[in-house]
Amino acid sequence: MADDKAPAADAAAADAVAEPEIEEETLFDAPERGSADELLDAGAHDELDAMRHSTAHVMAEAVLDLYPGTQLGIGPAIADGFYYDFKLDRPLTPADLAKIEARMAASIAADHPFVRRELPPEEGRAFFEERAQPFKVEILDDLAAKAKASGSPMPPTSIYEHGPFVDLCKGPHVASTGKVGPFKLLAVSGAYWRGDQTRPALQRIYGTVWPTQEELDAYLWRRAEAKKRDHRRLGVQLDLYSFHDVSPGSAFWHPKGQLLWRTLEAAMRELQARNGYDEVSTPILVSHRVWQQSGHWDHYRDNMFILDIEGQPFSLKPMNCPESTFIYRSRLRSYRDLPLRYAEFGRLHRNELSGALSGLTRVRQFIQDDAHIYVRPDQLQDEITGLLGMIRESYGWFGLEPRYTFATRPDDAIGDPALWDRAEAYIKGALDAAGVPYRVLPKDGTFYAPKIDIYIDDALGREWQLATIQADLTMLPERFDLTYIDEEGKPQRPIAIHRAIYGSLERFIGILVEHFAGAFPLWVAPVQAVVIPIADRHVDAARELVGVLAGRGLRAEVDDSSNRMQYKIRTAQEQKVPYMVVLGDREVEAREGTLRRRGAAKDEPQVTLGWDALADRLAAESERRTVA
RNA sequence: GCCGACAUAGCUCAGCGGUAGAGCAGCUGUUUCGUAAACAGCAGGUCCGCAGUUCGAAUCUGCGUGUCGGCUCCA
Repeated sequence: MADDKAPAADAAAADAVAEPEIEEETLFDAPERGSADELLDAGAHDELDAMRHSTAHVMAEAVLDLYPGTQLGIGPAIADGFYYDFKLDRPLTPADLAKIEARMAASIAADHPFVRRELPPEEGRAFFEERAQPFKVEILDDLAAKAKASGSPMPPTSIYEHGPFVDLCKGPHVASTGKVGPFKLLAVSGAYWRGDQTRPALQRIYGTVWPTQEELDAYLWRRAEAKKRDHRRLGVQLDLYSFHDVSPGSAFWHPKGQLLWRTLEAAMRELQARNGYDEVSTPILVSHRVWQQSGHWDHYRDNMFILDIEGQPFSLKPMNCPESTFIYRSRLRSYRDLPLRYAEFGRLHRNELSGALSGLTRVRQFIQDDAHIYVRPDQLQDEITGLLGMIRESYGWFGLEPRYTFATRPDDAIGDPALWDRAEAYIKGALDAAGVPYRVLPKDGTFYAPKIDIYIDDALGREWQLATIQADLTMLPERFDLTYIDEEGKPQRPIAIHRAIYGSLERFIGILVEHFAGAFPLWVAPVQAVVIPIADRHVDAARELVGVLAGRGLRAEVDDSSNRMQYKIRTAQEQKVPYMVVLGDREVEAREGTLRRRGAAKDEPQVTLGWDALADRLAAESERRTVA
């Protein structure tokens, strides 16, 4: 299954990165999701977070002042900023944000100190009752219930005051509103109280705040840059893919996009072949009996597309793993057969909520570079070591630096704890042997497997999870009764490794487009070189040169339009083609071409080479699979 | 799925009750040019769909579809 998770934007990314440098005072246990503790914990785990959270208070002050009667939800610090949830009578508009910003600036200029006060619990509750803040009252009631349940006394109600504004809050805060740095309100959106659809709908205002103007500007620049690089936009501009309402959540791949896809796929196939993989392909449309056996029918059915076929329920596969076992079981396996490595570029369908669909990163159908590897327990560590090597090599093709997390046995794990311990020891051994830094996420494994997740940061510093390696002890091996015959002729259970390296090809391509802003390295670029004849009389030679380049496996085109050379260069630049080869009288005469690099500076010296030398040079660079 | 916004030419957008517009791209012609936009002309639209209000709807209303920002979900 090798499931790739799309980190749900900033929130999840923040979760993943939040490893605060801790001082005893601000040390928090991760509160339970949706708990009153979590609602109180404003995410202020260091000084910057404290400032962000304080800015949320200042914003709440402004909103309360401008729109009396507003009910306050919660207002934590998040990655890059903060938000606050409000219950208001009418929807907020961008014009409102400007007004709120102005009011905030006034509060900051007034430099109100933040004052912490503690009230006895009953008084605290009455305090927020009086101020008609039912959400705050609810948080306090929850805390009281929790205290009662655990037999501990209800702690005092801590409130923070600054100027006219008071909020229920655990803190900490900066000393005064004047310590709030340069900020900007970014967006308003909807959110439910406690993330629960059945609870009141609130309006959430997002903002960002930084210690210095330079940092704020840099952040806003990154946001603007991210928008410019948006793969949905660049995909149209570079003619790679498009989306159409006849198939929401699925891309239509244009010739250049498909070329890009095939290039990535071919590289992975080549890597897999070098590492002892076999490739398989299993049906997309499968009886529900498979999913009953795997457990998906009970746990994942809502995400599956189910069809009625002659009265029998079938489904489009959301994962490849269960079907891979049919190939494993198609004959008796010996201990000598293992490891068996089955790669599958399988097309998967998952019924994502319509509101969650987005470009290539959140789709309803996609293809994973999936594999299922069946090993003996004693082979697990070496296999994982090998996988870490493959990941490092392939990410290197794109200049990406992998980072690792190791998630261990959760409380609801199935299977023999002793086996878990062994598997975890092997994974740890492999990670240590690889000499890579990694973070342990205790109890964060899937219920059937400890796992390694691999993350990268893109060119704009955004974190993405790509690869995953899961050591499945029970789901495939036991539910599908997989065995191999050992040296003594006895049946034994193999371990199944689920892994993906790119993850979903769709998502990977979306990330690459944004990472490179569409300017792919030579080996990836769908069109690697455009040959530019200066005048019509050079077109025949240009075509001939394209033939020479194609003969060396390069993807090249001629621009034989009637435009001037300048215009052709501009077009090639806009299409982010890595190389242009200019042909004029001088070059045609000598069977040469003048090489122009994408993005070349005006005064950059250019080389003129003979056709074969040119082809050699580009082919060598392309075959190296490096970023330029 | 839920909350909010949006949907006009291939693309980016203007028009917001009275005959549908621009730039780029496209096509045709002229130009044959040395490193990021030659010149001229032509063509291009179920103004997302369906209903309604109105003498008249791209424009107002309702429903549907899709997209975007979030929420939610993520074996």
